[in-house]
Amino acid sequence: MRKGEETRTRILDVAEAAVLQKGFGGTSIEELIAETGITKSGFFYHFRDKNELAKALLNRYIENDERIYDEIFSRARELTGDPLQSFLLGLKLLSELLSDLPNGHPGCLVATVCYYERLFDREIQETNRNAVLAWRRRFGLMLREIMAVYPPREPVDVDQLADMVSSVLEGGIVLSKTLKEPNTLAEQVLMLRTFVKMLFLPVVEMPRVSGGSAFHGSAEPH
Amino acid sequence: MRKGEETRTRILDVAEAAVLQKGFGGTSIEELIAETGITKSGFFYHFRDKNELAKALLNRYIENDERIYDEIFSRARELTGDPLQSFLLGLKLLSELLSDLPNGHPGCLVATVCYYERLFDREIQETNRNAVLAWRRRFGLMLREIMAVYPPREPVDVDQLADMVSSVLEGGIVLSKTLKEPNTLAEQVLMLRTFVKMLFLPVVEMPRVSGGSAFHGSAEPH
DNA sequence: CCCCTCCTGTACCGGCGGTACAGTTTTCAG
DNA sequence: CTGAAAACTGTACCGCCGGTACAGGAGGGG
Repeated sequence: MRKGEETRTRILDVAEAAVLQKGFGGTSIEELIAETGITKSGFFYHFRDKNELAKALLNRYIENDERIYDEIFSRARELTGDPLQSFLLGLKLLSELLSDLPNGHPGCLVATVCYYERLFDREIQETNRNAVLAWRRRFGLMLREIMAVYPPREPVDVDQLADMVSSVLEGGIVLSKTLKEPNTLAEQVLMLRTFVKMLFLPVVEMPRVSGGSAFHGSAEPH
Repeated sequence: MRKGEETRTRILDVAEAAVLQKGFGGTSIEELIAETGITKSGFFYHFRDKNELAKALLNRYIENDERIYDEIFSRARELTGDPLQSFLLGLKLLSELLSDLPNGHPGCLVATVCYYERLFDREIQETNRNAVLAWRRRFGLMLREIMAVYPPREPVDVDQLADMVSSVLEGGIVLSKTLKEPNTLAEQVLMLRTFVKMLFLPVVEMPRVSGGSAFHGSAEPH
């Protein structure tokens, strides 16, 4: 039946917004059913308990998150064949997407769950862990492609560099939310972009005669 | 009286550990008094309500946090006069301190409060905001000193770069906790160190004849 | 000795998560 | 159109928790 799915989605929508603002412990089921316009029995028809709500919420969030990254980086990939340029472009697109959010980033459920670990069962913690590992794999894959072509200026561990992307995003969200400066997150992503650019793009020798900024679309493979 | 302060501190200790594991909403006063060995009345003698507990908790956490950064970076400052080298050394010391934590970083209360905004009054949100701004000021000050001597290889905004330190720390904590990899946080700090090093340290021309890694303790002032 | 700090004990309130279960409406397949 | 399953509503109840109120007690310092 489709009506059920629709109600379920509405509950999840309301719950997600509430949880990102007040945490799981701060979000009451009563308030969710009030805003959704459903009864308590109706709520428990869809979710056995709060833990199952959290599970559904987190899974949906992660899926959506993955979808967004897929879109952004595949779009970037279409625009340029070079792995470094497409990664840099992806970060640019990501920062634009983030700065286009009208009220800033609402918060990351992965971080919320992280700061709530003891309230949930192992399954949900494992889901969360896998989400972060998926980020590591995703960015790690792209970075390995880059490193196959561009030797990094400094020796770096690929996984650690991949984690840096996640770190800056998660940290940027915290900063942005706390400071109430929606743009901080986007700026942090661009700062990360500068880092990646500096790490892989060969040193541009100051041109002696001809001006203009040299744009290296390709460089010597190693 | 000193006995009162002692009990208060004990409550705060227990509360801090609990809040970092379960969030504010997930931490019950009853569990705090059980673990502290105090009665409910005793608890409410020290704190009017949960909000005031949160306020005391956050203030104490921030003070301690500031103290740690003061120590680390003043120690680094004593060891070298160069602003860049002392900053890089500070990050090194910080990463060592973080990797020495036996069970990994327990979590940042600033982030916890950030993901709980709506549950607290404006005062506590303002306190949180100011804590992040203090970080920005602290790291910004050091970075400005660096930039007065070392021209950055890429144009960067000082405040954004200062925020990068906070971002990586906050994000690293989330990753470390979620992955249950205590060392990830320390690695992220070192990765940030690489970024700063690369940004400010002049390009090392590959030595044609003599080997060994050239370590630039000083460079030309701009 | 008294007062102030630092609690304990008891009783109570309302909100919330959760359970149980009976009954009703909606939806869709046959 | 029908019937059964899906998608709810309504009601009653439990125990935990945050919070309030207030009386009283131990213990130390002036």
